Amino acid sequence: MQLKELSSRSGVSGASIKFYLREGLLPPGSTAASPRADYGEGHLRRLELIKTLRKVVRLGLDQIKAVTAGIEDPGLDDVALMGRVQALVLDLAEEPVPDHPLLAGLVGSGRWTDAPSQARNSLNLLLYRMDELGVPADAAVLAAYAQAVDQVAALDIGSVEQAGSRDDLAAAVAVGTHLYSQLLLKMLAVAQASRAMRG
Amino acid sequence: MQLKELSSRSGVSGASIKFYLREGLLPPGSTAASPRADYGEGHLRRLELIKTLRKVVRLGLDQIKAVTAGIEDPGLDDVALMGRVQALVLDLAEEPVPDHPLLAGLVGSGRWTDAPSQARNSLNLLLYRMDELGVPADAAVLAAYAQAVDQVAALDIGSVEQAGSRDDLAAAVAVGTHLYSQLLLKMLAVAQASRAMRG
DNA sequence: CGGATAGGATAGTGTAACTATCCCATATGG
DNA sequence: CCATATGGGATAGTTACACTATCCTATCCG
Repeated sequence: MQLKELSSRSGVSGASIKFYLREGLLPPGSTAASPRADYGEGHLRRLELIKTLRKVVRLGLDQIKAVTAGIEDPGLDDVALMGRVQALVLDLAEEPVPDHPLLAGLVGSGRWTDAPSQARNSLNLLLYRMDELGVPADAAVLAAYAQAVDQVAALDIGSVEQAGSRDDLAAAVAVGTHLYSQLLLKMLAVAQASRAMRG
Repeated sequence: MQLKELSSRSGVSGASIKFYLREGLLPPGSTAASPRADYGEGHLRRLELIKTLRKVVRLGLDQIKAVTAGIEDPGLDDVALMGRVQALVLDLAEEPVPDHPLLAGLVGSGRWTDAPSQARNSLNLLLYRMDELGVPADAAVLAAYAQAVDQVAALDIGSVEQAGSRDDLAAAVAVGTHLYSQLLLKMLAVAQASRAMRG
């Protein structure tokens, strides 16, 4: 398939496809047969992925590039890829952050594993940030949050049933992570509004 | 105080202050005494509010304008102002949305009040959106989320102890809403990562 | 063989949020 | 009382992001 057909089938303009090629989000088509590139189903899936990450998950092109780079990295297995996608969607921190006293308390109580993770780095960063902003997190609130999120985590939504490709896998994880985060926040807003109106 | 001093005291450039004046985020200074405007502590507080909403809460100028308009609207009492600020931070929907079957179920069970709210509109919008995207929310997950957020809502973090001004009130609500939302999400990520690593 | 692409290079568009320049009236210090 | 700095308005320029459009030449296909 050539550019025009890829464009009409994907709903992405030819100019944008060229742009994504330049940016390295979309791999070049095969030029084996002739100097005119030949695109396949993989390119179509990639464009769908890009559209989803842009419009649904609202990632920037840099973050999308990190996703597609992961998809194309054979040294990254599917589980690691899913971790990277989740980290990008949730804006988790790469670099290690020493534990905040409040988190140290939660971990010390045996609730969570002591292993470092990007999620933990980000939570520590946030707790320090709250201190700096003069809105330190309340220990009681933190304990309640911990209990609540443990219940939620026990459900293990993350079961993405077999995706056909790494592009689809990445899309499913990104969309699921994003939407269920939103769901939690909106439900909390409803619960709080409900309480406020009752009492 | 004149522009130069307002600028140095607030850390906002003179050009930006002029820009905020043009955009109507910052009220004009008094020109009663002389044609050179005189700014006061209120202008300083307003600039702090704008800085906080931009850098911490990451609102756009349009949303900030909605906040400042609310602050200056005498027909809006403090409670209504707090609601508006929260709605802007959480990106809640103004227009009514008919209940989604899943939410109707939760409300029907007596968990939450039946009264409409912006939070409820947004949740309904999200549930419909998830259906459209082919990722319908799972009833069991929703029930678990409901229980979790009810625990959290019971804490009632929203107690902003007396703010000195409506600007400070808006800033406190915006920052609190934003940071505690982030806290919930990051803690969920930690809980999930912890589970994943254990088993 | 000729009109329609492909692909590369380059430049333009629109939005958001500033930032810088000009200008002139005025205010203030010497 | 006058010169210079400053305020405020208007206007234009800048940066970042994500495209979008135009040119050009080589080439493919009917």
